[in-house]
Amino acid sequence: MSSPGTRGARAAALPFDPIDRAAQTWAERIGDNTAMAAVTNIMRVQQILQAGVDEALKPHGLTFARYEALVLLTFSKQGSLPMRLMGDRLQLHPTSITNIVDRLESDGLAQRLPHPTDRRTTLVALTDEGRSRMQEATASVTAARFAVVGLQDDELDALTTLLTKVRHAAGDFD
Amino acid sequence: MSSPGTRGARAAALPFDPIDRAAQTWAERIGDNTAMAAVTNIMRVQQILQAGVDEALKPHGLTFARYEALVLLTFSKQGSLPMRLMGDRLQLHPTSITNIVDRLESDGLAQRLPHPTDRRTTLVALTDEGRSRMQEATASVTAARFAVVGLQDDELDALTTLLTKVRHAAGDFD
DNA sequence: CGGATGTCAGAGAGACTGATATTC
DNA sequence: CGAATATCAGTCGCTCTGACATCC
Repeated sequence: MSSPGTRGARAAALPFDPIDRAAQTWAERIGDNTAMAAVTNIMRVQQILQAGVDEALKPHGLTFARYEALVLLTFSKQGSLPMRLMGDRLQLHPTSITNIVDRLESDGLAQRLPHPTDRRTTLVALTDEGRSRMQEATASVTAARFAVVGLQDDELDALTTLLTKVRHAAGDFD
Repeated sequence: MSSPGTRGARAAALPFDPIDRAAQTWAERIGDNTAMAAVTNIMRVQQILQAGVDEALKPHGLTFARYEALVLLTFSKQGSLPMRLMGDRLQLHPTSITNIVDRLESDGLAQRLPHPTDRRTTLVALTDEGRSRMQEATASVTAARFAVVGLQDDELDALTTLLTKVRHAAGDFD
């Protein structure tokens, strides 16, 4: 893959909707633009949300990838998770998990533990500081990311339904 | 900002929806999960789409950022655009535009031209090869990205409407 | 042995900050 | 002079591939 950092998403607002304009040009020159407009909107909205989340996370010394890992660990039943499983859930390459856990560990937010029966696998558990850091960060993130959404509850539900349908069609889950 | 490469988005499908499960846990421990579920869905769907687009673009020797720049130039009236304006439209940092145009130029897809009246600004124009490369790439991208969406036209329209509302609320345009 | 797990080394694309030359 | 435009240098966080040691 490629695609790296989060786009700025903070340039001055344009006096028109560039996506809508592109969709019109697309329809004139290429053809059907219904799917193109939806896709472009998803990409752009994700940029906006990510920029907001990144900014909310920065004061807590976390990146989005590490925050996702903290949330995942918080949600685990036993309080710890094999690294391999973390990679599955977060859709990350094993080496990326190693990298993320390295940083969480050196920041004192998580620690590696040996698996009791399978010596190949390494368990990752939150420390007390990791747990509280996650809670503080979540407070900031919810305030920032949710304020930006601008939809009513029923609209949010509709959005979730449509996007879940997309993911299911894409084979994201069974 | 942070957030780097495109997530894999190609691990094996899970037998359940991890986002839905996280939303349930979130509701139990933190509170309202309506916005959280929508936001997480957007993030994940964007990952899936980006992975598909990246893969479709790879045979054409393009990254998503460079492809976006090609499309933008194709859509410009005069066939050329000041670099600054490209940065505004693509929501990219000036140095990122310099970087992208560098690569497009060294690949023979675009060229820098002096602005006729303002010698501070540099215009970027597509070459013939840039134009044809963009068309070839677009054929691959539309086939890949749109196939994945899995929604009917009216659902796509509904999705676009909701996401446009989000962007407008976020001040993305006036 | 074959498969799974995690790690290391190296490379890559992209975005940021800060400083700078040029031009309006 | 102050503002705008583009560039350069350096840094950063993240991901990937390939190779590897260990263990089931």
